[in-house]
Amino acid sequence: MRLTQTAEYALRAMAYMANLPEGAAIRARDLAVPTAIPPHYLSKLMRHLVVAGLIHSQKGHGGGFALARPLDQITLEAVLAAANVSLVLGDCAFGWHQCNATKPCPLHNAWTRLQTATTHWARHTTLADLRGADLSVFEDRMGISLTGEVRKADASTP
Amino acid sequence: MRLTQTAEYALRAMAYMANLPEGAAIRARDLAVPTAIPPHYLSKLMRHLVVAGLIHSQKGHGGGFALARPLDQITLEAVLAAANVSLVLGDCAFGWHQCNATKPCPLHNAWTRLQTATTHWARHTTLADLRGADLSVFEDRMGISLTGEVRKADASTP
DNA sequence: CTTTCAATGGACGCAATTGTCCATTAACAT
DNA sequence: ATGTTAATGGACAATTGCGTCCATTGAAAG
Repeated sequence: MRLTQTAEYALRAMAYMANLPEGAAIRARDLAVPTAIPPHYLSKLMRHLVVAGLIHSQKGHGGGFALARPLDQITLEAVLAAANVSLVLGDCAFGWHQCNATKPCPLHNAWTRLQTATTHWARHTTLADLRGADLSVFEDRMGISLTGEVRKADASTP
Repeated sequence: MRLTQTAEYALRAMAYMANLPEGAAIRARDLAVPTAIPPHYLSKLMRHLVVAGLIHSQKGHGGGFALARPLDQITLEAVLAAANVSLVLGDCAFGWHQCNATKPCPLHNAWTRLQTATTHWARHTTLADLRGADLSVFEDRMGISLTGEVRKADASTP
């Protein structure tokens, strides 16, 4: 189990997108600013989220990224998995091949408890749970204006 | 929050020592084998545990490491802290300066839930909870004999 | 068709973590 | 005193994670 920097970035990016208007698309660099993620690094990360099927990507003029599913159908577990982060360290903290309840390693029970808690959290928390903070909060904190840069994916651009 | 490799090593080492006979001492290299921790790396790690006051160290002939406190007075939180591992990632997953319940970042609530669960686990799990698996389990798994190498710290060597 | 825009992919540099080696120091035994 | 033992500490190498740069591809606009 390892919550890396990349994992945190992935959660930030998806949490931000969860607070965009329904079906809205956003460019990587517009997403990088309010989430304080290094732009080029974010691009790589977004690709992972795309191949995992969590978001869609659109190239060229008017392109960007948009969520591929309803908010309540994207779990944090899926997001972390897409970022190559596993909350599961392995079968056993001691690296034993067969470590079960009948013949446990010293850490088995304690490890299982933590494992259960974190897995439950990741599996039952969805992007729908990350809503509520409207984007003005971001503007307040980062000192930028986002409204002009958030565009509808299928919106007719005047 | 980051459960690193080093953190896992620290937990392994302490979990193993928790299953030694009361007050027993063990050499670093004898500890390295059954826990599958790189010997030299373990030595460094043990030093951290010493300065944190969790274990005692004895140099020279008949020396080794022994727990410095009763099992139920050594929490996993203390072990992880000694290994320079903090379960707390920061005040806010978004890196905001002021992120609280009234003006939360999108991840605030979800993040707090995970934080609470892991902290509670680390704080309320002690080495006493890691007992039960006797050392024969280690021998079975690793294919080694430990009995001859585990010695009492104050035992009179014949 | 040409231009512009934004994602994509590969290569590379940097930093932290992890892992190894060796000389030194301290304690015990003979 | 001398030798053996084991922790200590510093230096160093390897690996991994993090971050940047730039050329390419695909798509929309003119």
